[in-house]
Amino acid sequence: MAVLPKYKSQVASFVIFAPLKKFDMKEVRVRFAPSPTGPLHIGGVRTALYNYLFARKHNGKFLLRIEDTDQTRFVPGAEDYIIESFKWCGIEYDEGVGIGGPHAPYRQSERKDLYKAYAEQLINEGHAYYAFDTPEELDQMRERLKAKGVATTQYDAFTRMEMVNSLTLSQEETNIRLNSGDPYVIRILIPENEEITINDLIRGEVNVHTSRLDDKVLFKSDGMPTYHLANIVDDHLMEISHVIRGEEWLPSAPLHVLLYRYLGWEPPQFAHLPLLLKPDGNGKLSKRDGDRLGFPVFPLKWTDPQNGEISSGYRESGYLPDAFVNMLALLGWNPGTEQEIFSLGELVQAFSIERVGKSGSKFDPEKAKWFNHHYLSQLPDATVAELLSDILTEKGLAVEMNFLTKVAGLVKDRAVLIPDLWDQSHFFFIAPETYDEKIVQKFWKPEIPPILKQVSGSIIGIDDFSTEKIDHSLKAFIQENGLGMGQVMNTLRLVLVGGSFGPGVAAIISVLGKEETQSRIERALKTLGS
RNA sequence: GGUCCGUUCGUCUAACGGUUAGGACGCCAGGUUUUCAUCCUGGUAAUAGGGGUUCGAUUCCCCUACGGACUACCA
Repeated sequence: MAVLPKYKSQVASFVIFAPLKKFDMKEVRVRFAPSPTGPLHIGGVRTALYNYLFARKHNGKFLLRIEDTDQTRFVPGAEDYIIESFKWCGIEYDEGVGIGGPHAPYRQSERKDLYKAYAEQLINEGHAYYAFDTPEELDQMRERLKAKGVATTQYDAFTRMEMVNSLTLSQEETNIRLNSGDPYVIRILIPENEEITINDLIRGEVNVHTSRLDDKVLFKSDGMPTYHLANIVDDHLMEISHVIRGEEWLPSAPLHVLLYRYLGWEPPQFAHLPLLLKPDGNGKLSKRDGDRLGFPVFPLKWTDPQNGEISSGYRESGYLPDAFVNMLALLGWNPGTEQEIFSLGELVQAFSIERVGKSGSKFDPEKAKWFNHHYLSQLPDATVAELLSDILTEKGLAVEMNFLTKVAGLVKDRAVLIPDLWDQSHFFFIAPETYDEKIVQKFWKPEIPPILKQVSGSIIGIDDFSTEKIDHSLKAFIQENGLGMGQVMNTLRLVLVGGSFGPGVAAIISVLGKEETQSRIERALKTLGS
């Protein structure tokens, strides 16, 4: 902090220090706090991404905390899945599960012992109470209210005095129940007749009247806190400055504000992100939509440990992580410029929470493909060759990198997803054994075999076996002999690749080499007749 | 049902009272090309409806409609 020179007046010091105040603010610390109940879907990845971008943009910290307070919903592998998804996307976190940090542990089940004291503090200060109602009794209460035509069947000011809790029981009775080991929960005591205001970074001011809130359970009978308590306690202890989370949390935000107040803590800033919607129709994007519409909903492939059900992932489908992240970032946020290709670093620079939209975004699989095609075609040939090499290895083929790099340069523009690379290039590695029937019908005329033999002969004479030289030579040959361009080129293509696809004929010949080209011509003459 | 949030081309979105309502994806057409793609050029297409406020509303306010989220001892 700069020392204020003595000669500056009071007024001047105010002017100078007012803007500096911003730098004085506490460090930006955000968290992504998933519950390990299954694979993280792309909506979750986007929430994590926005948290990450926000943290980096403000030189803050991004933490990963696992909210596993519901033991019944724990799914093995889910936590690793989240970490691996982050790695694939390039989202790095500074503290959290797997890497530790100053506020470890970062798994709520391992922090179990610390929550109860806060719940008890709330009780002691009259902001919470013990409740002994059984699930059956709760159901009955709701049924009773419904029968009476009451709209909100909640455990609230309207009903709490009819239930079994430390508000309706005497101190003695309560103690007896507590001491005898009766199961109980701890509920917040929502105040009556008060307007709670949340200042949301995305939505502005949101007001909710406490009469609409219910006495949510903070501490469960199994000894674990609920999300509501645990998230407030941990966010405070971990010094979280901004809570950036999905819109589905907006309705419970007033409750959280109340908890901060009762615990005597300063609440963080809130930002509730709009949801990702299904591409067709309406509603939140779900796992089923992917199966139904044929696109991945998850970053990585996931096999359900319970029933073995497989969900496809972007990685396995052949998307590049950069393309995936770029596409996701623009779904609900925009930079205010017309730029739409962003590296992760550029996203960090450009990101601002104010430019996140308010309304839900329908996910568009076509746009995702467009991004991937763009990224793939921008990749250096050598990098594409590596991708190709992995595919070949899987297929039991080994091809030298030099050759692969040439092939990569020719086919990368033609592929949308990584597997397309193979579809566009297989003939470079395996000579065609069959020929497209339609193309044969169309071009394999009696005059063709002698022409091909001549072409084969003329190729021998080319010294510099470059695409340009081959192209010239071929064109010259066609002209000299008064042949049709399409006639010769298409047949040659048929012979070399087995059909009507692929890069330019001259380029293919150049990469294939003299011998292979001639051998393929001979082979076709044998198969299709000379 | 109740509470809260939202609503610009088919989709993602820009325009923070004055624009021929802009861009991108998709789609269509044309061009390049030996095939198929790519690529290039052009085109199609939107302020949910109704009231206000204002000289002027996509923009501010209200109502309606529609959509969504939430409404567990789940997160």
